[in-house]
Amino acid sequence: MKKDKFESDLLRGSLDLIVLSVLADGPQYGYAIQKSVQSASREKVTLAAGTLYPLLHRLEADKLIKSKWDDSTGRKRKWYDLTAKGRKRLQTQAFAWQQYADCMRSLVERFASPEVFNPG
Amino acid sequence: MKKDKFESDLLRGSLDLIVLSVLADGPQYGYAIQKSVQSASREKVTLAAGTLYPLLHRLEADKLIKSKWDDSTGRKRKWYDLTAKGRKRLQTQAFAWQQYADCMRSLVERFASPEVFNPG
DNA sequence: ATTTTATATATCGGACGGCTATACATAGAG
DNA sequence: CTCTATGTATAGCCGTCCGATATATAAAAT
Repeated sequence: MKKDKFESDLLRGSLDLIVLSVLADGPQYGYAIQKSVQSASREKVTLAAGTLYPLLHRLEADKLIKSKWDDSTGRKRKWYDLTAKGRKRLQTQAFAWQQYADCMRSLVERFASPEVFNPG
Repeated sequence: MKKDKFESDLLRGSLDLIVLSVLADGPQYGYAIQKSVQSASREKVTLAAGTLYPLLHRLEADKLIKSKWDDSTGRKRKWYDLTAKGRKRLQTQAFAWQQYADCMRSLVERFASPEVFNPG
């Protein structure tokens, strides 16, 4: 059984960048972030809750984002917002990612070809 | 201090693809693979020995590469070669990587800007 | 000659992040 | 009143990258 754990290892090291990027347009609470990432990636990236919340806690511990509970509405939601440090990190990490992607692309692009199914 | 090399978390999940790609041009032994990756990435990717050899063993266990010892010369070298399965994997994984990179790029490209040092 | 460096492969244990499973709680739809 | 979606959270598993360490030999430097 070929589980596609492939994806999760690719995600590693990029998820924090993704979360920072969706927060760049304004504060969001966890569950909304989950949905934003999902739709922004056209369902290609699905953040499990067990991934998202520890990730948010790490980002907050690093002071890249800050949180505030909102009990005013029916639902208790924890809103996250980028700090100045987080905004700067977003820039540098996005740039680093592009550098890395360019390097990778030059290494592997000549081998890329989609898996073609047998037309039968 | 700003590091020249890519973060290890960024590399994670891509290293097997990188190794498969440098083996696509013909058999190589471990140490040579290490140097090939280094030069092909313009020193941006440096595979530690403690990363490379377990990785090669995994790829071989998955039958993506096969190995053969060469004792004929002064140095004992273990040569690795792509299998048919490995060649196919290289194609699909390179393609998957591009898909992922395109997705990531669309998410983060508008935030990328190099870290500029204070001219003081 | 002897020491040092480069070559060459290997494994162990730590660190860390993503995932599954689990837990709890409430709003709204059927 | 039940089921689904919403909403946050943690424990434990697992895989991978890496530093440290081990071993061994060829080549270069002193």
